Amino acid sequence: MHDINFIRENPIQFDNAMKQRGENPLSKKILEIDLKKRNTQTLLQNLLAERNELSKKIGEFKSKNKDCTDDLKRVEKIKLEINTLKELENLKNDELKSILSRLPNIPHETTPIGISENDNQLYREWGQKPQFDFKPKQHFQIGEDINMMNFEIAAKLSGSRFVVLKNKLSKLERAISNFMLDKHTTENGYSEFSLPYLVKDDALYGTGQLPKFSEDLFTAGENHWLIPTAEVPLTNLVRESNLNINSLPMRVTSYTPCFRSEAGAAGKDTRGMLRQHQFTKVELVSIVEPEQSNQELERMLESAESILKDLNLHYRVMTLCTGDMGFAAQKTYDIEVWLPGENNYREISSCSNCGDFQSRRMNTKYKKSDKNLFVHTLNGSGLAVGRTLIAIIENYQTSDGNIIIPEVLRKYFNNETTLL
RNA sequence: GGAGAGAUGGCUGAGCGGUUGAAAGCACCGGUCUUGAAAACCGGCAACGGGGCAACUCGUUCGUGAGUUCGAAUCUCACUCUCUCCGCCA
Repeated sequence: MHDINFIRENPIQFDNAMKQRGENPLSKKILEIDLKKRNTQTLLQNLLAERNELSKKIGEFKSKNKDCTDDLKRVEKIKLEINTLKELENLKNDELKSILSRLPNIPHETTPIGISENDNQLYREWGQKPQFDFKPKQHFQIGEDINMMNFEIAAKLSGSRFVVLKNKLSKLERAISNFMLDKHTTENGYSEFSLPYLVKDDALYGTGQLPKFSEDLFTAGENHWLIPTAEVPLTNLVRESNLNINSLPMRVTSYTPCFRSEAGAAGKDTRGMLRQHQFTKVELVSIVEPEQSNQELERMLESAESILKDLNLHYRVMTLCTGDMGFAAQKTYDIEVWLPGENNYREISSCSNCGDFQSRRMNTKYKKSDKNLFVHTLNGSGLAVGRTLIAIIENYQTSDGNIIIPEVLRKYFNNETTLL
């Protein structure tokens, strides 16, 4: 949610920011509604003040048995006006909120300006593409060859974009998530949470998925939605609260399934388990003071990268451009892992600084030198487990159709070195 | 699923139609005392919004939303959540 004061004071800057994100300039319209709202409010409040005064007077008079029919008549008339103005004020409030809640965050000054993913910038790379003396296969070929990855059965159960894993591959997925959680909780300073996978509208509004992106979500019953990412319950842990400054920075993590309708992705990545309706992910969330959020984003990125480094998977980090960033973000780094079977880099993590965009929606503040200020929130994948599984399968495949178990995962496999 | 109780400031908790934005305690901040600290004592301490250069002033807020009333934390209705007991159950 945007700060209306910022728009009042910097309408041109605001419009430029929205333009960079592919939105129309709306500051003029917003400020018009805002002005109407405030004028209405002033009139309304004057009447309320008068009513309060008269009521007090009437109370006194009645207790003394004095006549006050004139005041009663006046107050009755005021009440009608109050009702009219209240309705108008509510209307303007709703209009304003409806516009503001659907506009994306203002990009950070270091976010490159651009239209599509083609304008994203390389931030850094790590490692090297592995060399194969055979043609590396794609993950689903390998998974199906070893009979541990089954899309047909999944389709019978649930339709397209689902997968069934079994035996060692299923165990590998579990090992990956354990490894990530262990690393983040012991070395990277995050506290682990077990969370609800069903949430209410309010939580999704808080992180920005609602009201604009309901098509991307699955519903569950009348009042619940399936979480599209643990960012939602993790970040909303601090909703509607006034945090003690001593509890900041707050770093939390959780391993959860994620559910996405992939409404806009029809026909995209249909083969394999790259883009599923359901996948698991270890999420990182930080709640910090505003001055710290930029460096916290770097720290979060490094936490995510540390997993890939330990797994010895080659990757590159991209700084997303204004046109490619998510709704709530002011700056985002994507980590793209190298997939030799696909001969391509693929997003495996996305780390974003949301500034105070989400904390305004959630009403999360902290007190600093007697002032209540909005916190900054950050979230990042650390990492997407399904895609990490894909990366391991493709990068660690052998010519005879086996998969080498990455060293850091062997402790979860009784020190075995290969999957088969 | 059945029966009952409740939701008040950062926390505990009083108030149940008219200076109650709300007693008291805790926490917190400032002061006195002390070599320093603690204790004790004194003082301060809600949020959000409108108007104003400002001092300041006005409004809203006692789970949420409607209603009754000149006036609602207090009365009515609906909803949400929490707790206790019974039943069922991983």
